[in-house]
Amino acid sequence: MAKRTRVTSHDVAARAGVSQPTVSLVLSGNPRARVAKATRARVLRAAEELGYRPNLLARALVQQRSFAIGVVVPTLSNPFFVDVVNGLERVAVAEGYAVLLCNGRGEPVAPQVETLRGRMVDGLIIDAAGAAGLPEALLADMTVVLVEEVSERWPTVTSDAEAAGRLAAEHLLELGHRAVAMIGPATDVHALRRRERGFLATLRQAGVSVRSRWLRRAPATVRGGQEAMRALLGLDARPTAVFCATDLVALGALKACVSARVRVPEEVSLVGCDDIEMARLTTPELTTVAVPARELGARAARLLIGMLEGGPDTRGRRRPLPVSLVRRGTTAPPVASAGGARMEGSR
Amino acid sequence: MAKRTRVTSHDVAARAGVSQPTVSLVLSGNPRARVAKATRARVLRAAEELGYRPNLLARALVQQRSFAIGVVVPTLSNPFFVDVVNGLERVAVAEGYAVLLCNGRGEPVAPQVETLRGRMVDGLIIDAAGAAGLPEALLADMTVVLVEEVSERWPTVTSDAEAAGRLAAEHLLELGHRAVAMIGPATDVHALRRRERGFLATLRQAGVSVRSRWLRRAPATVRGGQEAMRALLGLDARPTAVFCATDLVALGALKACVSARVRVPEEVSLVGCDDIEMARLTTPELTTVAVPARELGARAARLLIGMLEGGPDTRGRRRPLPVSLVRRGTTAPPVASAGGARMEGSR
DNA sequence: GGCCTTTGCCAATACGTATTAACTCCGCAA
DNA sequence: TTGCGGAGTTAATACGTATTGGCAAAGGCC
Repeated sequence: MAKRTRVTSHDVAARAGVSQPTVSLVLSGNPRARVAKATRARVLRAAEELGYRPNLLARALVQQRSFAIGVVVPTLSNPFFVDVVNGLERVAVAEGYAVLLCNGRGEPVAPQVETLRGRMVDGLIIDAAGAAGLPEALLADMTVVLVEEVSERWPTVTSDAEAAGRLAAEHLLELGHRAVAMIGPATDVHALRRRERGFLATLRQAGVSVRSRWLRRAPATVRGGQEAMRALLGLDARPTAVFCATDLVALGALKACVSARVRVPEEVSLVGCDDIEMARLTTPELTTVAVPARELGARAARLLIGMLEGGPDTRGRRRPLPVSLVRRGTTAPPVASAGGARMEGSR
Repeated sequence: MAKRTRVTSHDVAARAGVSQPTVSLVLSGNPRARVAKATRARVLRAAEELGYRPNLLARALVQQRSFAIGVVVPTLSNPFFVDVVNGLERVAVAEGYAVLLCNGRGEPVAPQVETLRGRMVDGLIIDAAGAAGLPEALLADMTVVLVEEVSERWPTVTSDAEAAGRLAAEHLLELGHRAVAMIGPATDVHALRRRERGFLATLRQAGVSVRSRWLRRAPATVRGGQEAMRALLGLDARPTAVFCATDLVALGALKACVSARVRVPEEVSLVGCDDIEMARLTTPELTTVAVPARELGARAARLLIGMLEGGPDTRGRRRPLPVSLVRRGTTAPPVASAGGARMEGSR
């Protein structure tokens, strides 16, 4: 029951009959450290026998780096962010970094970021900082990479959000839609704003304008999409197509349509954005714009670790990651007859 | 550009004209510490002015506790575990603990747990340890709480998994199903095994046995459910109802039915388990057994923190959390006519 | 005014590791 | 013999905090 204290490098030293620094040299120092072969073997055996695990906190304290990176996401309830995290963790772990995941859960993350700072994370990856409401001052003299955000101050990793909006618009235009609505972001998430901008700009270039009543704002959740769509369906003049800034929102919108017995895509076409797994699980399947979430995370991790190890010059701006339209079942030409081209959108 | 070194308690001491221990006494020591009012004020002001943040690693090193708890989940791609984490984080943060989330991503978590150990987490919450393939030896002399697992050695927090299976079985029996299949877990996740046991036992008591070909095993993913269901549909003798150990599996099964143009619930009834948000987004909505994921996490956190602070006697076994059947659209009586009682299952 | 208690602060040390400088051997050349 | 250099090890120290014991000053008591 007596919680035996952890075995330290001193214990290993004692057992191997050497001093503690020698243990440190063998186990963590440069492999080119001058230590006799026999000694090294003795130390290794002693460490093995005692089950020695170095105390990473002590190591971080003296080395002034913890080999941990902090990751801040606004929520894990959106599978998109889970994918970003997955991509990012794979890289980080492979490079020998631990990931301290900080889940905003919708609340302000400032205090949690304070904690990360206090735990001496070497760097920070912040996803959708706008949503997190993070004061810049908090990040003073930290190494930071932003995901899906723009910034003069810190390097960023983004997808081509304008193109996402453009692809959605082009798809709807091509199908013949002119009465088009959008459910945009309620908060200041940069990527979502840019999706919106790309969408609206493309429509405008085609001579189609979105009536202000058809431009709604909703939190990026299922419920948000549901309520916004309900509002749209309640108008006397309904759009024939709706672009949602996020797949979750689109799924909510789809749900609202089903509840209201509005047929999708016959009466209303829906386009989402992200291409989360769930998008393929509904009936009909969701037409959406695929955003490479995992790759976004992986790139952010590579960039950050590069900065941490290679110096700050690694921040050569890479171009945004490409996105692509995925035609599925929730889009079709407007006022389609029940027969005809109805299945056109699905493969 | 020169990354100014962090401000330490020594800096604060210098500015306030006191010694470092005094700073420590004021800022972190017992509030009843004997410090003159004026001194305390000076220290607090100096700390404020310098923007002092204590180094939590150093503190952890000397206090031999880090006020961090490690959390291990097999994957974050299953929203169920995200909910558990959400519930758990809320409690932990409120109690002043940081959460170090360790995402298995399907791979063995042992090395990551090593890292958590090395970072001196005060305790560990491990969810679905069986899936994680975690050797017990790794956890020697750690304070651990298991979620959805049974163990003689460590305290556990569970839902009433047998009841979950029983409720599903009773529901299907009540509807009149006799040709019943199940898609069970492929790995050794205890809760899923118990769901299965409860399900099969209840059927057996009612004189219904599940033919071995109708008892399939699949990983707890959408794809797993999809493939298992495809296999079931390929048999010459099809069941009229299928219980899936997990909602994700059920969603995959539903997807497989839709793809195969098998109508749900008319031709096949489906029951899931977990009640994740997604279960309400499909058409028809998924009938399932609700498991209080968030509460599961919250309880685990409370139990662990109680053990950390109050001593090991707090582990008085609480009864498993209750589960409840949620009737929705994927269940109906077998061989139902297109009209009649078809919608009975939905509210 | 001496003695004891209380108050307020600090010197010293510990936590477990990494790193630097120094120290010991030992052989070898001058 | 002295001096020198390199190989192998260790003593000393630092990282930033918390904690213990003690020291000086202030106050209470007779």
